Amino acid sequence: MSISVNSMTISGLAKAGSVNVETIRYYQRRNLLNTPVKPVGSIRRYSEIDLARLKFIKSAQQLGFTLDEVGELLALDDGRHCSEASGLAEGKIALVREKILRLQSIEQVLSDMVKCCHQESTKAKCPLIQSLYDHHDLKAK
Amino acid sequence: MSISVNSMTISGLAKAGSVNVETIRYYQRRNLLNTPVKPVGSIRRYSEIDLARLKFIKSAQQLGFTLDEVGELLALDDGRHCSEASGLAEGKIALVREKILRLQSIEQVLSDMVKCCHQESTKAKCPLIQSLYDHHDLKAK
DNA sequence: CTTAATTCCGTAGTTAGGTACGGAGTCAAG
DNA sequence: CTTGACTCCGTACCTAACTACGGAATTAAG
Repeated sequence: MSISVNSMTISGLAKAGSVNVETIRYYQRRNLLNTPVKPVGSIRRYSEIDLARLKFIKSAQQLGFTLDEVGELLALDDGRHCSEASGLAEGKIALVREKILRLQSIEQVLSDMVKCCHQESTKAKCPLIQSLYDHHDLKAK
Repeated sequence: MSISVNSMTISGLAKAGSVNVETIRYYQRRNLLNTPVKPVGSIRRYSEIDLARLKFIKSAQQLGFTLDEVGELLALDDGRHCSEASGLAEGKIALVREKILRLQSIEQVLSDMVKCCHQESTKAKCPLIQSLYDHHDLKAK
């Protein structure tokens, strides 16, 4: 019942993950994606699993994880070692929560600015700087 | 009642903002920080306002804004243009909210992993890959 | 069977965001 | 007024994450 059809070529995978072919090779070099065996005198084929992994890499990375960190996240999946894995994961979770808080702070600053802009006549002139004074103490790690 | 004491040297500012001196110069080159006038035959001095700006840059940047974007954010503060400013800000807010959602998704994935790890015997082996299948569709922009 | 498009692979170049360096000028402690 | 630390400035170098390049092998279309 194994459903890994290994249907895509590298450029198919690239298209499916909206990255370019060279990026996939780059990830392979960095051991973030595995390089499927190459049938002698033929071409490598990629599966949905590769695609899922690729998408995860891009997601995690767009959220501010470095590729090294993404590597660690992916390593959490290597079979057993659940306890070490969950330790690592807990660390990442804390990190993620911190990022969320910091983003929420920024969101606050920005919407205050907008609100302030819309109420025409404030004494100060839509004071971003003022917001900064009030808010930049968001634990500037 | 202007309280800009302009007390710090560049290294004072650097220390206060926990960046190194070269970074400040770099931001000045990129017009993210202004370069105060240099009294002839003397040395530039920096104020609390410069420090606030510096801290804002670092905060915004740690949250995934590029320095170019930080520049835009800071430009929102140039006097009047409140309507253009708030337009831009709204865009950033949407962006920030999206990031928050994506981070919350990741947080979910990670805590599921941990939970899964702690309940000893699941049929699958702490399946990160499975979570990926379920969650990577977090609007992979 | 030819030919255009892909793959493969190694190596080189690029961009963002710094960091380091060298030499001349300036400040501040003794 | 000397000496050590800091400033100023331009230019060079660095790391992360790609992106491009070139040439040989493979595949797909006609």
